[in-house]
Amino acid sequence: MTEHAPLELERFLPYRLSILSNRISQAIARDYQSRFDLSMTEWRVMAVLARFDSQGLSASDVAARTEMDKVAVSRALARLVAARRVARRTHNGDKRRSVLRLTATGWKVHDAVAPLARTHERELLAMLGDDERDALMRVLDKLAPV
Amino acid sequence: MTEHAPLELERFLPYRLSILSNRISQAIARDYQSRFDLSMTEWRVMAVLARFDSQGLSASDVAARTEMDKVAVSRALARLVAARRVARRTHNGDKRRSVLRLTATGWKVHDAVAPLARTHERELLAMLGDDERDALMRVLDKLAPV
DNA sequence: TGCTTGTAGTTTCATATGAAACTAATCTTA
DNA sequence: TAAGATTAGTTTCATATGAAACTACAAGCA
Repeated sequence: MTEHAPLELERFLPYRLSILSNRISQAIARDYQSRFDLSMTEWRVMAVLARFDSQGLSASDVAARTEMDKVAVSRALARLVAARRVARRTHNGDKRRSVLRLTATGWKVHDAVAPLARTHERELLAMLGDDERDALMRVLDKLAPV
Repeated sequence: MTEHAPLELERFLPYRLSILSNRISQAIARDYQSRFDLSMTEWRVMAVLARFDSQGLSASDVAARTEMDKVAVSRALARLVAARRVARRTHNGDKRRSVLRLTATGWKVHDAVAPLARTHERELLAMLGDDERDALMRVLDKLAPV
């Protein structure tokens, strides 16, 4: 008789991680989308621009910081600029580079979304014990260091 | 002075989980793709068909077991059937339902891919300590119960 | 029976995504 | 300093995805 040793998908780590991550991301994305007409990628761009505001980031700085590819960043920025949430200027002395800042409107959105994001995270972490939370953070540090 | 409290994306749990999951899935997907012309969704369908082989699953059984939506399953099956990796018959007594089985070819692919999948998982887990591994599994059980 | 409602699966359509080609500007070096 | 190589960013093209419409069949019920 032949032995096929099928995989138990529901215990397979990569599968479970992808289920978990998709559930969380989609729940959050739906929320941002419906409340602010803001996609996950747009929010990530805004979060980075907010955090490094003083530095006048370029699109490729944003791509590096968000781990998104430059096409995704370019498209997110196109929408954010059209919505006047981000101002795009040209770099002094390097006309290829853009210099990106949140506008006042952009900051308003940011200041509404950021607490919402924190709440989502808190709700997740509340389901875990302290020890599990710590272990999870260590796991993330080891498997996907920043 | 205004306080904007920007989010530190690189410490934000949903973001980190999505980075980790995408990295792992993409690495594995690239591997299956290049070696077997098999997408991640196709592999998941095959894994479920292998596991519940005796039960003559239908497409919606597969959708339920894989947590994929029925459109994705339908398309994966179309490709798998075209490649003669899966045989599709019609259910006796309910002509809407399909009855799906791996073909001999399908089993060959399965038997090559399954150990590969296990290896990927082992390599991941090898980066963690026993305690971290246990905690990770508990976290997954709590946050994304099967 | 025949009508309504429900279910399995596929197709359509609109959007998302990424690789590669492209444009424009800058840098390198002979 | 002019040609070739690099870099920033956009566009194109091919594929992936999901919601909703659609087709075919089945079940419930008058």
